[in-house]
Amino acid sequence: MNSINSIVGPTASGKTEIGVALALHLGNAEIINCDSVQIYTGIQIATAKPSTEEMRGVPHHLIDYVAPEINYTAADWAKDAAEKIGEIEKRGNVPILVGGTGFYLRALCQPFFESPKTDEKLRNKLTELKEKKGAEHLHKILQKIDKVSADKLFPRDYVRVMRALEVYFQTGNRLSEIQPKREKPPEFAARIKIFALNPPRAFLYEGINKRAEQHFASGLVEEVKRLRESGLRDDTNALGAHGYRRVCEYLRGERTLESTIEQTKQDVRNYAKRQLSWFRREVNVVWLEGFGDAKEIQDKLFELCS
RNA sequence: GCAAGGGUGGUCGAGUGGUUAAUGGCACCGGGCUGUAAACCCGGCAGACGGAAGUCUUACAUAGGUUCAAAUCCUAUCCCUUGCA
Repeated sequence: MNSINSIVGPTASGKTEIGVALALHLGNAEIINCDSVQIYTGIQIATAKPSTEEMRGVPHHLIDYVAPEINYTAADWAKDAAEKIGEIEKRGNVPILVGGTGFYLRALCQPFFESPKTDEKLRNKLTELKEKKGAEHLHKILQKIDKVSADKLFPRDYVRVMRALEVYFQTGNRLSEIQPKREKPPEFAARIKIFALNPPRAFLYEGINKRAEQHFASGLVEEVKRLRESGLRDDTNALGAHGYRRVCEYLRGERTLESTIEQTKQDVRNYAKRQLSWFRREVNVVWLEGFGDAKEIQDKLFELCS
């Protein structure tokens, strides 16, 4: 069986360009988006979704297909992506995974344990409790019901603490006991090859800053205003995305426009670094030391994929 | 020119004679991540050597001085801000 290539790397490293270039090089390839924000419809300007021109005729999947008020998850994506891989290969084409959400890719290769969907009501309740009594309080509760999980987590890491609590309250099982029971990886998992872009840090940051400026110049604030007026809530995943989150704060009167732009740049820079951290830990990654739109990097990738 | 306040590590900003290589925030660097992941969290951060305990060097505008001891007190110089001219 053919290998499935995936292009990862920090934001603004040129994944879109090199992904499309590889697809065209291979001839019969289709791209599956692996980015947790580009899946949403409605949010547009600050998401770096490829335009029709940038797609250059290459079919793209899992882009712009989830309503922004929905909180989509890694497990949802893994399921959808697995399905797409099947469909694409069935028609004799080659799937290419492109995107910077390492967690999604891992969810695809190493599926999670069986678990019910998020119970929004329960989550809201826990969130409220956290607001009122603090993250440490939730951690104390977890210590009582699942000490093993609690000991592995920092008290302030309320997202994971909440998840452990949710699992217990929804299923009656301790996370520490069911977490090791992963589902079997799908057949194609072993065929996935990861290529990671790693441009020089200073240039990457420069690009990130410039791109953020462009987003604001292209009417990001207006876009967020419209979305909020249409009823989209600030606490959705979609409006929590880079750019959107800070503009919401601005529109709520919590910061100046200048600080909104600067904070957005910083958010994205910090994010890029965390992405790199993630991919460094991933085994079997082939690193491409440069931007994805560089000819020599693309040629190197073609060589490695042939 | 006079008066007042001030110049601290990449940056903002504490410290006002002795556990001070100097609180804290941010940048920046490194790390973690099992259904929120563009989320959430942890660590490092003067330099050199060391695995570490630690050792050494250079540091609070500049140059001197007082003191057992100075970022902190004194003198001079340079620069900045504000008020009066």
